[in-house]
Amino acid sequence: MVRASATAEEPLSSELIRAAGVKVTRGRVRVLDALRAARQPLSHAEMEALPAGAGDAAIDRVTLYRVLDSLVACGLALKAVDTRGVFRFSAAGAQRQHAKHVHFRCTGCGGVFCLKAEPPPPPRLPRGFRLQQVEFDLRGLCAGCGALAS
Amino acid sequence: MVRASATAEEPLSSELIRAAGVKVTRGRVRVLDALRAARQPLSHAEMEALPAGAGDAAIDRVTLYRVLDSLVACGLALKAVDTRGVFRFSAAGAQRQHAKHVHFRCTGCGGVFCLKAEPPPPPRLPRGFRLQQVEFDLRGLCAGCGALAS
DNA sequence: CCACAAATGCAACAGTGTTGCATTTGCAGG
DNA sequence: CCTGCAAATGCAACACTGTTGCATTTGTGG
Repeated sequence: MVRASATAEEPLSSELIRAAGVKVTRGRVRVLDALRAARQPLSHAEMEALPAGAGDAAIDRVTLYRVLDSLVACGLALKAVDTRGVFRFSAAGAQRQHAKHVHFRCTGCGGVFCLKAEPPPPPRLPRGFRLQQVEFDLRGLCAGCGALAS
Repeated sequence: MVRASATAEEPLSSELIRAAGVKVTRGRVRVLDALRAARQPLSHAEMEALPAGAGDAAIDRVTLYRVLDSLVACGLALKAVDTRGVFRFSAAGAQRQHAKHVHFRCTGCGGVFCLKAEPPPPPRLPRGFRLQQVEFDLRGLCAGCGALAS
């Protein structure tokens, strides 16, 4: 069954795209669906490989880059760099749940743990600087890796 | 005038390299000198372009990668990823002076700016976790890139 | 001074991201 | 329902970043 619309908590990707003021295309809907379904930010390579079960052909590599750029430009997706230097994208709503706490990155296993603490308020910026994102990351060994190393 | 040795506060790069237990080569000395002289982490491309005034020929691209890897492997340099996804290297001692303040990473030009503010104290960690490093990064547009974008 | 392991230089390659251009498509307006 | 146009797509080619293999050179301990 295909719903023609959706609840306020879970709007259809196509509606989000339309509301953002850009054209609703199959590519954009598919990509935004994938980003919203993913529990972690996705790389371009990971998304290129998604057959998505839909009968559609795979998305062109360049088109995927441009779709992602457009989603970022209209605020529906976020772009970040992982530790290997590869861009990763996430749905804009997804990080809201991660914005309010601190992350601990284990240098041993590479795992990311969410801590309860809130990130502290940012300091004053020099004139002309525009803040977009605050990242408070702790690095170290998690309980498991610490036990192994000792 | 060329000093044959140096003070304890400012050891020669060649001595640091020798002390690290790896061969002292012209490439390593030049690169470590550049890293120690730089006020910001340098990208591979930036270092490749350094004529350094010395009469030496430019360093081979691959050799530069390997020199950097070796400096990182023996603890004399640090490797990080900037917001554009390119690796940046810094002398290992340099980050000690960076540990006590906050960084602003420009998502436009990839530049890193040091702010005056101190990083806030880390929150309590779960049992067994060991803290090694605290990173408080702000992301956004620097004054230059902000002016271009507007 | 010599030998050997480490480091270098060169060529070729892989992955990631971008640009130009012709064609297709979403969407608004008749 | 058509039609036009700007936006989006697909394709080819390119640029940049980083890596691997291999022959040659060089630093260093003996």
